[in-house]
Parts: sequence; structure tokens; C-alpha cells
Amino acid sequence: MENLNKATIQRLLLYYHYISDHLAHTDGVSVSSAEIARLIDVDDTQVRKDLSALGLKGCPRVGFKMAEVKQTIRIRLGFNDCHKAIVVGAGKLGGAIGSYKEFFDYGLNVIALFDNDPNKIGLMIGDHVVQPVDKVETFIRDHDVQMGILAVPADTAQDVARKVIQAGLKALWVFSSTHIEVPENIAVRHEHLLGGLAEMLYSMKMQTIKQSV
Amino acid sequence: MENLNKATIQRLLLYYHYISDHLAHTDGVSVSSAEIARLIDVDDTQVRKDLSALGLKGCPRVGFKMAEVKQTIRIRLGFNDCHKAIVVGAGKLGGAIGSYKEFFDYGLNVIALFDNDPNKIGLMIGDHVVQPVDKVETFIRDHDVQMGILAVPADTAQDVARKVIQAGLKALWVFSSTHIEVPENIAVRHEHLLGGLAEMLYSMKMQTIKQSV
DNA sequence: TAGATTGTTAATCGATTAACAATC
DNA sequence: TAGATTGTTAATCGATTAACAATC
Repeated sequence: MENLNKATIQRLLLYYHYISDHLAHTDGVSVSSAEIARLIDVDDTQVRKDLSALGLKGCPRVGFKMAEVKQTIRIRLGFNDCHKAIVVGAGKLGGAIGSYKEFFDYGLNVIALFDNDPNKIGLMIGDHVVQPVDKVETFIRDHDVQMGILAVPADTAQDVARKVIQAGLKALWVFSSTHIEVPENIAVRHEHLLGGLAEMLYSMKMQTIKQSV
Repeated sequence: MENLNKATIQRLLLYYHYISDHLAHTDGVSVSSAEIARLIDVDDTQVRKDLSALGLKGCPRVGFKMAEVKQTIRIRLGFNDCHKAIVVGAGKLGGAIGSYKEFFDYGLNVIALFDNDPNKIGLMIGDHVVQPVDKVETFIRDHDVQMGILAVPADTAQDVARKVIQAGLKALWVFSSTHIEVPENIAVRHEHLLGGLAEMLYSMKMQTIKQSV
């Protein structure tokens, strides 16, 4: 079972969405690597390499079975497993993420939100009542939570991270705008909005230069 | 003036934050490439390459002047220019992004929010009153807006994109979970939460496998 | 069969790392 | 001067693309 790198994961997700969106309402059963490649804007060899890394076999002159490709991507990326997650920090960003309906379809089940602000505790956000953050450790143990979504202010993020990891969380998805250090057996991903902004601003600048030449 | 790729931009941002956060309260003036490299977890040659791509010169036995590095990164990534942006879609995610204070420090100035929901129009979000979306085109022209932040439902995103581009927007930062097609002279970036989730889930899976071996 | 598409090996490309002379 | 650190060239590595035989 080959390991997938990040670029491959992103491409697989694109294939998945392409098949779901654009081809679900055609009556075809199969799709060729060239067809996927054209819309995703990658090389068709790349598509075949990626699919074969999942163990998928295509059929010469026909292509790959769409339903099979979809299911295999779901399984391999973990969308078919159920992952229990909590959100810590029920501000605007935490609230938005905590009530993001689409996650459920991808195997992520947000089961609670926590905050330390007495004004937020007790509020209803999405399907959940905001709970006091001192209850978070007990909650993690009682409900066997696997993922923590952090949307707390940058200056408390590391501290919160330490607490929830100690309570047993195995993965942190960090939306606080700071870098969190974690033990190496913990999965972590920083979803840094400023990183996205930096790329946006730079490509705007490049466009301007291109136009003025 | 060398072109920067995405990976380089992300590293530069890390250098910037590292210098701001960890070194601002030391009394040193300079920092060595090795020192930055250690905390960012990249090769020190890489740091020197990146900095030299910005035209920065270090001093043997001393290192790089921190203030100069910071300023040069800000200038090169466009943080020192002022970019006017609007948010279309004042739901939870749009509201969170539209009132994200840190953007201002990086040259992004959100000056208005729009929605088509009568219940949201007139609401105060952050510093702005939500305006009806039919006013968005006039607003873009009147205020010389450069960037559009899209947080509308997936099924209307392409349509909204078309409208705001026609009105003169040069850049789209898309938070709707769909892929938007734009003319090639428009800068676009998809901030796909599901892409982040897919990577998280996959690395959780890998951790589990590693532990069970 | 003929021809489109797969699957895979080899070639290319770009980015990262190693080596080391130049320099303050 | 001696030695730490830069700046740059060369080597390595991995990912992408091209070429093409295998196959249905």
C-alpha cells in the first residue's frame, strides 16, 4: 500500500469532486484518465498513476468505472470512517467551522463546542450548546473524541493544545493564527488564513505586473 | 526580480512570523540562516536561497538584519500595499472572515459585506452593515474594490463570481466549497476546507497504522 | 482486425540538499 | 589571524511528463 503525499491527496479530492459533480448526471458508467485530466488541468499519465496507486484498474478503450473510483477514494482518504471531533473556541470562526454541514459527508462528526467566555457558554451554535472549556478534558475521555479543532486566540492556542492532547486527542486541526508544537505521534495541520492571503496578494501583484508589461 | 513559487511564499511567511514572534523580544539585531532554519525545520541553505531571492544580503559571521528581513518580506508579499476587499455571503463563514482583524495588518482591508438574505441585510457584522447583494456591482465600481471574498453557497458561487468580475474585481478568494472558473487575467485561490480535512484524516490514518505496527 | 486507452518504464524538470570557497 | 557564516555551484532527490508496448 503506497503512501500518498499531500499533492496526491489534493488531486484525488479533485477527481472525486469532478466525478461527483460533472459526471453524476451523465449516463456513462466509465471515465477515461484523459477526460479527468482535461478538466482538472493535470497530465493524463498523472491521473493513471494516482488511480493505480489506489489499486484501481482501468479498462483499455473504456476507462475507469466512476462509482468504483469514487468509493475507493472515499475509503482511502478515510471519508467512510467516522471521526468524532470537538471545536474549542466558539467565536465566529469556530462557530462557522463547528456548524459546517458538509464535513459530515466526509466522515467528520463535530459533537461539541467549548469556550471560556461566560457569554458564549450556553449559546446554541449549529446543533450544539457551547460548553465551558474546563469540561473539555472529561468530555474527550468520556466520548472517545479523536480530533480537536482549535479556533482559540493565538496566545492561548498552545496551552489548549497541550491540555486536549493530554486528555487523549490524536489530531489537531488548528485555525488559530499561530504555530502549535505537538508530540510526533499527534497529527496536526495548521489552516493558516494568512498563508492563503499571502498567496492571493502575491498573485494579484504578479497579474498587475503582467498587465503593465 | 525572481518569481516566487507557492512553497517559497509560505516559507517567507514562516520566517516573517518567526522573526516577529520569537526574536522581537530578544535584544539582538541580526539572525543567522541556521537559527531560522532550526525552528522552521528547513535546510539553512534554503533560507539563504530564499532571502537572496528577495535581494537581501547577509553578513558573514553575523547573519541577516531582522528588521530588514521583515520589511523586505512585507514589501515583496504585498503586505504594505492597501487592498480593498468585499465579502459576498454573510453567513457564518463569511461573517468570520469579514471580521477577521488580523488581515488589516497584512494589507487587506475588508470594506463591505453583501448577502441576498433579507434577514441578514442590515445586520452589523464586525464594523460593517450587511448590504443587499444587488448593490455589489455598483459598490465595486464606486469604491475601486480589488478583491472579492466569496462565501456564498456552492451552487451560486460561479454566478456571483461572474458578476463581480464583470464589475471589475481582479482577484477572488473563494471559500465556497466548489471550483470556480475565471478568465486567466483574474487571480483566484480556492480555500477549500475539505482539502484540509482530507489531509487531516489521511495523516490520522497513517498515525494509527504506524502505532499498530 | 484496428484503434483507443491503459499501465509502466525512461527522460525531463525543478526543487532541495551538500559541499566549499569567499568574506567579514 | 582564526573562525563562523554567507553565497553559490554542483549533486541529489523526487515528482512530473513523454514514450510506447500491452490490451481489450
